[in-house]
Amino acid sequence: MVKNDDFDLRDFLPYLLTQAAERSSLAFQRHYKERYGMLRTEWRVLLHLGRYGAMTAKEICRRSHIHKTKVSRAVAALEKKRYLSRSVMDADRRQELLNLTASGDGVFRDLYQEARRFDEALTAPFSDEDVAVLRRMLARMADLDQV
Amino acid sequence: MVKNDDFDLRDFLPYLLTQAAERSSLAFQRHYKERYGMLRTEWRVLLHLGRYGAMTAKEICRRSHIHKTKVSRAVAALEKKRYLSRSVMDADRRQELLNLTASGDGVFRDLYQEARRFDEALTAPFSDEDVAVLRRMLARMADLDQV
DNA sequence: GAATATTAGTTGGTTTTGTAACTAACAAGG
DNA sequence: CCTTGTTAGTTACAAAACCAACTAATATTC
Repeated sequence: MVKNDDFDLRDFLPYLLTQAAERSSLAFQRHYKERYGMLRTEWRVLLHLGRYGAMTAKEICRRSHIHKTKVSRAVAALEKKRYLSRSVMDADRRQELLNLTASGDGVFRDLYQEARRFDEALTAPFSDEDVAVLRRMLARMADLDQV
Repeated sequence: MVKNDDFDLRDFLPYLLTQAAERSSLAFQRHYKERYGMLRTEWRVLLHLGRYGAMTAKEICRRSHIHKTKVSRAVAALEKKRYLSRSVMDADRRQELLNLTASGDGVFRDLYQEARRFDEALTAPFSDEDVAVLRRMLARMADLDQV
């Protein structure tokens, strides 16, 4: 077995990323799960609509990289909770424009504030420069620059 | 809706972390999935055993933060593939020491090399200093220092 | 040392995800 | 127009994850 080696498992980036992502996502989940009974995908869809305005499911998929079946189910769940409404688009009746309701927007505002606080708490132990480096690298690895 | 705001969704750390983690994990999965038909948890368990030597399922849980039911099923699958063997411990017959077989160790060595290459490719676009900052911050956020 | 509590690991049932096939609407070529 | 192909979104079924209850062994307490 390879044991006396300089490359430790704990340095493996996919491993580190997964651990950090799971830990932070799990910690944040109490806000949308406990308070609003939402699933993670629902929260992410709500966040996109609240932050960037009405759009189609397709557009949410493109921006978030969430698969269309997951988005479809999240939209159905959010509709059932009356957090969003759909309106078929005239130009192309296959597409539906998704809009947050007043209630959905209220939830978004609450969670958005929580998200800001959460992010601040997460980055508090580090210097501004280091946090900037982190965000830049993560964005590049996530290939989000394209959006 | 809050739109003219300086806090962009794409800067939200749990979001960035999840995207980067999913993307890198998905990219690496072809190595263990296509070549050995393994699931991610199986790969992670194999990696722990190969890198740090024989240990109990409990110990794997503690180090990896994977839930015991997932570890239990991964161990069963790895045993079925004859990549590991179990031996009940004398001191406490509830515990089983998990050992990679020669075959399992071969798979580990192959994947471990791939992991090193993969990590190098991931970090190639960045400076050594930035990569060091990234790893340090991720380790801290993942709370892996404790292991 | 018998009763109770705790721990390592497994199993069963439910929820969630992933994959592929599907419907309905549009587009292009003839 | 009318086949053929493509696209937005949904649904059905299978795979995997989650949670709670379980078994068997050990520890504790009286």
